[in-house]
Amino acid sequence: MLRLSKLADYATVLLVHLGRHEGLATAAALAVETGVPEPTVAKLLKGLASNGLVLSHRGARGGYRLSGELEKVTVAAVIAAVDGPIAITACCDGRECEHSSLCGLSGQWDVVNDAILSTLNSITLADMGRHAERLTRRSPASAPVAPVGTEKSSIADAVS
Amino acid sequence: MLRLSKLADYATVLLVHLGRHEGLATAAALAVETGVPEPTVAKLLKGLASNGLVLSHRGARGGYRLSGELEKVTVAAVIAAVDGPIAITACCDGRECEHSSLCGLSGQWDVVNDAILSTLNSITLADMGRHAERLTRRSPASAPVAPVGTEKSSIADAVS
DNA sequence: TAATTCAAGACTTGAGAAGTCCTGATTTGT
DNA sequence: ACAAATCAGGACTTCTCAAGTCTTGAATTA
Ligand code: SF4
Ligand code: SF4
Repeated sequence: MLRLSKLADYATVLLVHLGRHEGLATAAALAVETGVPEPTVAKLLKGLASNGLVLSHRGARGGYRLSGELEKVTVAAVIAAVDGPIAITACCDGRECEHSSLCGLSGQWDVVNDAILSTLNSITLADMGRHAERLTRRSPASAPVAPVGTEKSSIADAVS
Repeated sequence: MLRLSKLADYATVLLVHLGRHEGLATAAALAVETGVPEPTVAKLLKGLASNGLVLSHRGARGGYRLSGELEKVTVAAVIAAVDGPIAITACCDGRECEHSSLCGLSGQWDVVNDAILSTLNSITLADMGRHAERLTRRSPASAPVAPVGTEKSSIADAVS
């Protein structure tokens, strides 16, 4: 269904909020602040910490903080950290699928996958945090987020 | 995990194969040809038929055929036909999420979603069928997918 | 030493995808 | 008319994996 996992979504939310904190923020505090259930927040932050996206500090007055700048972290990185490599099909990224011999499309999805990856790599957490503002600037790769509007309608009638 | 459903993947495979047939092709024949289990093929084709992507003909010597040209059908249309509207998060496409009040990113994913949508709209089934050939041509039947020129280079270095 | 907070991983739950099957309608050919 | 082929529609079962919870232990602070 081409849906992002909730966990990856929450992770993005958490990181953006983390970026707005001064010093350290505890998992419990972030849970309250974002509305995401606390055990889930804890789980996510642990994972992000071991992936290096956030730094943790234990003990009283401990907590988490971003390891880098919001501007330097791409959405693709967050998703990859939470859910593993981005691969929309079983045959992407060099993996094998039981049908790869017959289906004839084995390598083609990689192109689509790469295109999506490139899009996700062009959007940073800072972009995500910017409210109501259009993302139409520079960055790791000039974002191809231009004239959207006609697509909407084409999908609209494609969906019965 | 940002994964495409197998059903949508199979549908794409089936449609590309259908496009290579002369007249009608039965569900059973396509099943053999593609390696996808027959009941699944039948289910998928029925769905695609009711969405208008393929035309069906009943009775002896019946079967399915494409309703249009491979060049005119985008990957986005296929996915939408099988899995419903493309929305990577719960808050895309105007829907509501229980956390939308606190999370602060409610509208932002729409931008990402639209970017992905635009990418999927720029790739046709004909492109998927072309082996080993790069998709580096014009925009699709409809979508005005802005500067496709910049993506290309960004893809190169985005692919880890 | 006591309180706080993260680390690590096992565990349970649940939703939804994936796949199967049945009954009926339609078309073709004999 | 009859039988065979083939799709239509939907109910149904199965299974995977995301999602969420919990428990124990280690580090840090005061
Ligand atoms: S495109 Fe073919 S090989 Fe790739 S996942 Fe789909 S069926 Fe498997
Ligand atoms: S971004 Fe916020 S509102 Fe949208 S799905 Fe995620 S949590 Fe819900």
